[in-house]
Amino acid sequence: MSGTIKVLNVAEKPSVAKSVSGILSRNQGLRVRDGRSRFNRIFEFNYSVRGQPCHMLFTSVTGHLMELEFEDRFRKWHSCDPADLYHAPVRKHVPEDKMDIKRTLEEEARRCQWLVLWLDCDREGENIAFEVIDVCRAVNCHLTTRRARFSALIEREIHHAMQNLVDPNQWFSDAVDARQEIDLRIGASFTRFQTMMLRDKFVIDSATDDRNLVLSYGPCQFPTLGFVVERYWEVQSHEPEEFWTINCSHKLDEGVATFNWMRGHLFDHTCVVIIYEMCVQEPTATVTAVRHQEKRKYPPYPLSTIELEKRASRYFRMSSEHTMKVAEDLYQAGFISYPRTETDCFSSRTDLHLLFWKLNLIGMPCWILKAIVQEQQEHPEWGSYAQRLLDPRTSLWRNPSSGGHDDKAHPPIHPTKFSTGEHNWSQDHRKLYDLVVRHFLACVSQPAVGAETTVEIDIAGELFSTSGRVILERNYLDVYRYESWGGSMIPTYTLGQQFIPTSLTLDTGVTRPPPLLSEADLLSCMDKAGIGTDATMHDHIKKLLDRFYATKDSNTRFSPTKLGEALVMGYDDMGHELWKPNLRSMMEFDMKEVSVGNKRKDEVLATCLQQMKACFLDARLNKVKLLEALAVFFERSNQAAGDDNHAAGEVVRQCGLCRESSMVLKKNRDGNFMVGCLGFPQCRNAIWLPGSVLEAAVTSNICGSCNPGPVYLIQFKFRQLEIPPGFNANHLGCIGGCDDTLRQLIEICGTGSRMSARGRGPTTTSSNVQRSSSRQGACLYCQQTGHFSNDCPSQFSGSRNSRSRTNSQNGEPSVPCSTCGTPCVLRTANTANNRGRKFYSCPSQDCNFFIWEDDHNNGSGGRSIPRAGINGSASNSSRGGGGRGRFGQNGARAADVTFVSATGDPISGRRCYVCGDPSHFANVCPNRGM
DNA sequence: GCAAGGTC
Repeated sequence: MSGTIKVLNVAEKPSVAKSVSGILSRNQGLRVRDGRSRFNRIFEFNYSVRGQPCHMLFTSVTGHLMELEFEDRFRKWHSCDPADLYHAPVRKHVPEDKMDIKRTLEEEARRCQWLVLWLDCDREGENIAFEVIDVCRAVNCHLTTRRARFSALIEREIHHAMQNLVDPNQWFSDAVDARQEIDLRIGASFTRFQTMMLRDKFVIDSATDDRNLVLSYGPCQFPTLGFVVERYWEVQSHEPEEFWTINCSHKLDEGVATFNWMRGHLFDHTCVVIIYEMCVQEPTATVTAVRHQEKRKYPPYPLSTIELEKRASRYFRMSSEHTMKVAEDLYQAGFISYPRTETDCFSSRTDLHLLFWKLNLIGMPCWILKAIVQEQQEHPEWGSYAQRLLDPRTSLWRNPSSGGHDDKAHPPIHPTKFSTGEHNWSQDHRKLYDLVVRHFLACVSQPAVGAETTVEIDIAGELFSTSGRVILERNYLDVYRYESWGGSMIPTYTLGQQFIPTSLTLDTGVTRPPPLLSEADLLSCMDKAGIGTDATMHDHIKKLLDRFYATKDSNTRFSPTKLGEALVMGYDDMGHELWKPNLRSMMEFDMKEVSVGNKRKDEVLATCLQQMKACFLDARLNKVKLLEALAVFFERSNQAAGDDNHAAGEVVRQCGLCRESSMVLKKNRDGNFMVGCLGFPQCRNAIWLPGSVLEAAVTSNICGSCNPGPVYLIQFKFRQLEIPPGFNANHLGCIGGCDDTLRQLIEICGTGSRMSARGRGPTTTSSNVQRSSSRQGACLYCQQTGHFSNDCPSQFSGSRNSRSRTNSQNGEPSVPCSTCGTPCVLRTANTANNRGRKFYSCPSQDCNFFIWEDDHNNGSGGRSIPRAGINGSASNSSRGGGGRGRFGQNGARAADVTFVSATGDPISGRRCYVCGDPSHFANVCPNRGM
């Protein structure tokens, strides 16, 4: 074998390896042996490339060989802040179930000189090609790597590809790399964020075990959900509107003609009544036009995957996911062609492709198509139709028309083997095989022909029309029983003929909402917007059902679940279009630019991820919108408060102690805020914030002085009466050590958790030791060392939690709150103007009574400082929710909407979260303020 | 436990 080159050939799937080996070897000297994977066998034969004798080894992968994933330390959900996932290192690796294929490639690559890649000629195929290259080059760096380009499994094309090998296309592969990385980072970050934030806070009753519930986000699944929700909202917001119309009928011996008013219908009752009365007063009808036309109803285009799914859903109510599973079975058993195809035309190439299936048939394309028809002649149901098709005297044959799509890889779905039904077929296998065969026979048939007559009449100046149809030739309708074309007879009329109508009625009706989306509608929406591929659309639909985001009724129509609607509502209230298809469309546009070399992968990745991270951070900053939306539909969980401590918070900075995890802002069981390390319990670094903090949210502002950065500033809102006068209730603070105001408040007011008796003593102590190292001096009150100001023996009270103890310990007379009567707490101010001055404040959360001790002693009445009420805070948080057209295009607003289901039943559990009124949502609540 | 894309 000296001078013979050993060539390792790799195809994307086993069937292609087998087909190409058969073509190249001409089935001469073709041997086959098993590899390590039982699906991916190895074919061996000799071949000559431009005079160079080659020993060919031909094997395959099964789609992608590798997966993209985060490095180990980012893979656990609590290992990092989800925002870190936008820059966490990722790696491609071969998953365990593909290791046997990898080993086969390695073993064969070691003893070869060339590697020829026969992956599908699309972007994914090119990416898989590079995965194969990576694996093979790792064990044999001397491999010469070439790419075979082919678009059909036909002899001429395959030989041409082998004799004209090219280089793999890096741009195509780069586009897929970018898509994979973006999908992973966006999907994982949003999924972790919304799952960890929402799952335990609400009783999500749709799931049987909400502990395992995953609230996933994906750039394909969410727009798919968006389509469902948007249509649902349209249905919900529809306001039935009454309209009126005039109908006319004319009964003769030969039949009845029903004439429709050519104005259709009007919404102005008075106007219609006036016109109607005119007609009644002068009811003589004059025929003003009689038109005869020949109409054709054309057969469908050749069958693509999406059409197969849509038609199986429409005709058999089969889910797209189940359809693809059954189609895969039929394909594997050889009864139908490859079921994942975008092609809906039998172009010359795909005709030649069919030639491969029908070896030895040479001639015009229609002969090849006819060979398939020929095979069906013996079928008991459509055999006679197939015979008629092939009989030139019937003129039933017609070359199929083109739907205009060609993926250059696979022909339209068509039958490849005759069957009257196999013993192991289910009813669904039979139905789907029938559909594929009947569809194919219909495609190559003449259209149905009908004679249509239209008659127009004039009554008192108003025009009416009617039409009738007689089917002259059924043609393809004879075999394609799924479609019908109604025929209706009308009497004969002549131009100028006059008659008195049998009836002239003024009728009324109401407008109806659009129907909920059917599975076929949903597939159309996805196809139009470019969501998913023909091979994955059904997966995205199934995912909506699996995640409890949507349900499908017996009529295959989709409604969002409360969970699905709440999630979309939450993001919509934020003003984000994360649930709309635009994001995916923009990504696809960028991928296209990478694949043609107009943009670089790194450039697109950087831009896209930067934008998505900003979007993520903004969404997290506005997470209250999601919480509010969930609260519309679900009860708060009992665990909600308790588990807040464990929920992932917003990142403030990298932990300076363990240097591995992030420090995040959290709210504890007792309602107090702290900044803790995500590495807990391994790392116990924590900063306890003042107990007087009412609200705290991490902002995107970064402290300019604290290191190591970035340290994100926190927007605090303090309870006004729990901080000394002179301090502002709103404070943008830094926990990095530079913020004197915050430091003083911590020391004056104390921290909630330190004082709470929850047995966290050792932990709290150690973490406060951590914290104490960063601050200067000692007690701010008495300037003594050995204690902090909140424990200062020279003042009576320090923290909110020690108020009652301090009072009772010191036997302070309790002053009743003049507003609510609750005994007040005596506290000490520590501001520049009032240092040491004592004041009473009401401990009640709902009361703001405040009085200086000396004013009280002087008989002053004190004052009550207004605090934002429930309505006030709700109005702030829900502002901006309305007016974005959520409730359809006709301007209907939620305030006008009565919430009823599609069946007319009132929907329970849905109410305005501002005032509780079930008749509207909060975005249009009259009580929410501006 | 997260995505979407191949394919068995």
